[in-house]
Amino acid sequence: MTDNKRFSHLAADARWQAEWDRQETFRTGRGGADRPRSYVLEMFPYPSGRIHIGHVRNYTMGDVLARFRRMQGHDVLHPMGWDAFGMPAENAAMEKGVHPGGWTRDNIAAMKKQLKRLGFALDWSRELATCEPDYYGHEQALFLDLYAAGLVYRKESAVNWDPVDQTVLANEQVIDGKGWRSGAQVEKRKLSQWFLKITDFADDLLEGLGDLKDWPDKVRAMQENWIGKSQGLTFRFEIDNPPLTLEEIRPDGKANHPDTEYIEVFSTRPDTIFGASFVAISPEHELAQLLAVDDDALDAFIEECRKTGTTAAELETQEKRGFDTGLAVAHPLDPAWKLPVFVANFVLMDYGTGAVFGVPAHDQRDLDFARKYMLPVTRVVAEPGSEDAPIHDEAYTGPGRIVNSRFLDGMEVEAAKAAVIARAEAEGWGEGSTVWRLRDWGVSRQRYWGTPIPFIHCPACGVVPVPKDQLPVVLPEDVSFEIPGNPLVRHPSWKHVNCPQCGGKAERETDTLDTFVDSSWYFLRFASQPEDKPFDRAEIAKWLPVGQYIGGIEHAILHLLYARFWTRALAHIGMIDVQEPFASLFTQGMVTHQTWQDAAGKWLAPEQVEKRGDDWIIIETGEPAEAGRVEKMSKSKKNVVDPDAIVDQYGADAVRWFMLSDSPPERDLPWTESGIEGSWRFVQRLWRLFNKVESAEGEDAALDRKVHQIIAAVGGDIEALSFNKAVARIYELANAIEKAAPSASRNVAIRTLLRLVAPMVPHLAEEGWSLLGGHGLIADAAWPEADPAMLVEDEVTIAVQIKGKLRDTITVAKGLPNDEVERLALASDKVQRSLDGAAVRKVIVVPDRLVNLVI
RNA sequence: GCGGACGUGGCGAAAUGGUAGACGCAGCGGACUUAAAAUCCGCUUCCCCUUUCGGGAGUGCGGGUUCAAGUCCCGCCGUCCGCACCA
Repeated sequence: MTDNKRFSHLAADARWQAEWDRQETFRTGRGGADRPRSYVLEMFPYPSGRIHIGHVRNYTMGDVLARFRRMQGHDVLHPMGWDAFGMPAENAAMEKGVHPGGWTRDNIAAMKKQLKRLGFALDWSRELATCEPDYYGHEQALFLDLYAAGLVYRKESAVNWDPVDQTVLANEQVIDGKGWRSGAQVEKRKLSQWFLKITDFADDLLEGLGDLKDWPDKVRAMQENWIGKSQGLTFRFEIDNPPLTLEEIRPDGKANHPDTEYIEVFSTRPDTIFGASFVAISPEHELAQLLAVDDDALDAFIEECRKTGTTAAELETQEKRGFDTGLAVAHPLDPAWKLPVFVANFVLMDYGTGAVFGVPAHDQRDLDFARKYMLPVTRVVAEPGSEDAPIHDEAYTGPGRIVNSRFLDGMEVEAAKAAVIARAEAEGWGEGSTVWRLRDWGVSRQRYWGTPIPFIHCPACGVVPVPKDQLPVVLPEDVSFEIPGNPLVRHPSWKHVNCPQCGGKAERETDTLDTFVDSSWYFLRFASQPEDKPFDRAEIAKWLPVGQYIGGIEHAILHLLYARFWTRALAHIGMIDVQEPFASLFTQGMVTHQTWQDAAGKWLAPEQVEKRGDDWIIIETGEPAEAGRVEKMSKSKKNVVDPDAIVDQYGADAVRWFMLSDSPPERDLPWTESGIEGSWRFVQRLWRLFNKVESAEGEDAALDRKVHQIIAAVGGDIEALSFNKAVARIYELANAIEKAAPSASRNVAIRTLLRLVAPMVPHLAEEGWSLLGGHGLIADAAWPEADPAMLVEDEVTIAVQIKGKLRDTITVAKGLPNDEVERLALASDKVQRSLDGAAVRKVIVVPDRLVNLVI
C-alpha cells in the first residue's frame, strides 16, 4: 500500500493507468478546437515480440514532451502503432510453423501491454497496424495514384536469388556470396520489378534539406551524401578503329546494341581535359562485353573483376588493375591526339556512364593507374610558381590556374570548367550535366508478409491496375511455409483473376511492397483516419508537419528519405499541402550496459556476476569474471535488461526518471544498477516531500525566487529536449525545499515541484496531486508559470579577478554602480594582499558579474 | 579518402567569452539504530603547505586573439559514427 512513508508503484501505476484510460485523458481533440496543436511522434516499433530498453528511452522522451505540451494547454496528437509487415514474421512461420499474421498480432498484444505499463500518454484510439487491410488497402490506393501520375514504373532489375530457398535476398542477407539461411551460393537474377521515381525528386529532396533547420546536421549530411549530386560534363570520345558491330557478331541483331562509334564519359573536372592520358571503362560496360566475345584474355579479366569482393575493406587494399583493349580514341579537342582504352576494375557501371577519362596529375586513383601502366602524367592545374613542379606519387587536387592546356591556359579552375562545357556544347561533342548517386527506389519484394502490389497481369492487356473499388487486395490467410518460395505464387486460387479491362483470364501481381513504403505515410494516417480514403486533406493540413519526431539514428537515410519523398510525391499530385513531413527531428542515443566474460571468453549476464572489492566474480562458481566494455545492449553479449522486469522491481516512474537522467538524450545512456536505484530513491524522496505539506505561515523570499528560476529553467530544458538538465534543476529544487524551514512559501514550492515532475513521473504525480487535494488529474493541470519579476536576485556575488585570475568574491546589491563595485573590490583584503602594492592599470567591470583588475 | 560528432574529476555530466566541475552515481566521515537497511547531516578535481589561513596547477596537445578562453581562431593528436574505387 502507498502510505505517507513509501510510494508503492505496484498499486499506484495500475490505478492511474486505468484512470487515464477511463477518462480517455490523452485522446486528441478533447477540450476545445482553438488550442494550439502539437504533433509529437516517436518512430513506431516493429512488433518483434518484446519491447526493449531503447524503446523505453525513445517513448519516454516523446512522452515528457507530449505531457508538457498538454499542461501548457496544447491539443496534443501523440499516437502509437505498429510497423507490422516484414521478414521476421515469415522467418517465425518457417521456424515455428505459426502463421505470420497470428505471430504478429500476438506480438502486438504483448508489446502493447508492456507499453501501457510505462504510463505513456498515448491516444490509443488511433492505434494502427500496417499489416491490416484497413491500413494497407489505403496504401494500395496511394500506390495507384502515384502510378497514375507516372511516378511508378516497371523495369528489369538484378536481384540476389537464393536457389535453395527460392527467394530474393536483401544485400544484408548475403554473407560472403551465400544466403544467410540456406548457405547456398547466391545468384544474380533479372526480374521485372516495381520502382518509384524518387530520382525525379532528387533536387527537391536535396534543396529541402536546407530548410530542415531543426534536424541534426549529421542526418542532413548523410542524406546529402546519399543523394550525391555531381555536376560536370558528359562527353564522347570517338573510337578510332571501331570493333565489329553487334549486328555482325550476333545474327539476332538486337536493337539495344552498344554504339561502338564512341565512348561516353562523365567528369566533374572538364577543366583538366588536356591532362587526359587514358580512357577506362567498366568490366560490365557493353563495349567490354562485346570485345570479350573475341578475346579470351579480356573475358578472363572481366570474370576475375566480377569475383573480387566489393566490401570496404577489400576495396581498400585492392590494386587498380586494367586490361588494354588495344582500341584508341581521339581527344575531342584534338582529333590527332589518341588515347588508349582500358577495361579497369575500379570503374563502376552503375554510376555516371560506366566510363571515365583518366587525368593522372589531378586524381589519385588515375595516378596510381598511370604509374602502373606507364601512361603519361601531365600537370594541367598549378598554384602560382609551381607550373613546372613535377607530380610524384601524389595527385594535385587543389585550386590553381590551368597550364599546358592551350586555350584554357591561365584560367581559374571554375572558369575553365565553364569554358570546356561551352565549347563541347557548341561543337556538339558533349553537354553540361548532373549525375546523382541516388537510384530509383525498387519496392518489389518476392514475399508474402507485405502489402500486395495492386496490379494484374493480363496476357491481352498487359499490366492493369486493380480498380480502386476492388481494393483492398487482401492477403490470403490460408498459406503454408513448408516449401521455400513465395506462398502467394503457389496459392491455388488467390492470383487467378479476371482482367478488369477485357474480362479474360489474368494473374495478380504476387510481389509485395517493401515495408519502407508502409512507414512512409503512417504519420499521415495517424493524423486522419477516414474509412473511405487514406486521409482527409484538411485534417492533414491541421496537424502536419510533425512538430517533433524522435527515433534512432539508424533511420537517418532510408526511412527518413523515403518518408520525405512520399510526402513530396503526394504533395506533387495534389493530395496534401505539406512538402516536408517532419519539422523537427531528434535522434536519441542508445542504452548501453557493461559486459562481462568468463575466462573462456563466454559472455555473462549481469545477474551472473557480482562485485567483490574491485573485482568481479561469477556468483555460481566464485571464479573471476572479466568486466568488458560498456556496449549497446545485445542478446549475444547478454548485457540486456528487460523492461518488464525493471518496471516490476522499481516502478514505471523510476524507470522513466532514469531514462531522462544524467546523459544528454542524443548521447548513449549507460544503464547501471546504482543509477536505477538512485532514481527509485528520488521517487521515494519526492513522495516524502509531498507528504510534508503542513500548515505553516510566512514567506521565504529566497525559496520563492528559486522556485521561479527553476520553473523557467525546466520549461526551457524540456522545450530543448535537454531532459538531463531539467532533471538536474528538479534535484536542485528538491534540495532547496528540504533545506528550507517550514513556511507558506515552502508549501507552494512543494506543490510547484509536483507539477514540474508530472511529465516525467506521472503516476507519482497523480498520487501526490490527489493527496494534496488537487482538482481533477494532474495530467490536465496547468504548467506553472514563472514570474519574470521573481527571476532576478536582489543580491549578486561578484568575482574579483586580478589579470583574469580569481582572487576573491564579494556580495553586493544587484545593479550597484560600477565605481561602487570597483571600490568594494579594491577594499578586499585578499585583493590587496594579492596586489602586493602593484599599481592597477585598468579596471574592467562587468555589471553584476565581475571585476577584473589589470596590473 | 569524404562527411559528421566528440575529447572536462573515479564515473555519467553542467557551464549566453566572465567565479570550471551545477546535478546525479560511486566513495569517505558522522547522526539515528542493539544491529543492519532506509533516512538525515557533512566532505569529495589534483598537488603543495598547513592546525587553520592559504598557495599552485587544471577542461587531449601546441600556438594565437582577448582585460578575461572549456567556449573564438590556426595547427596537431586521439576516439566514435556514417559513406566510400562516386569519375
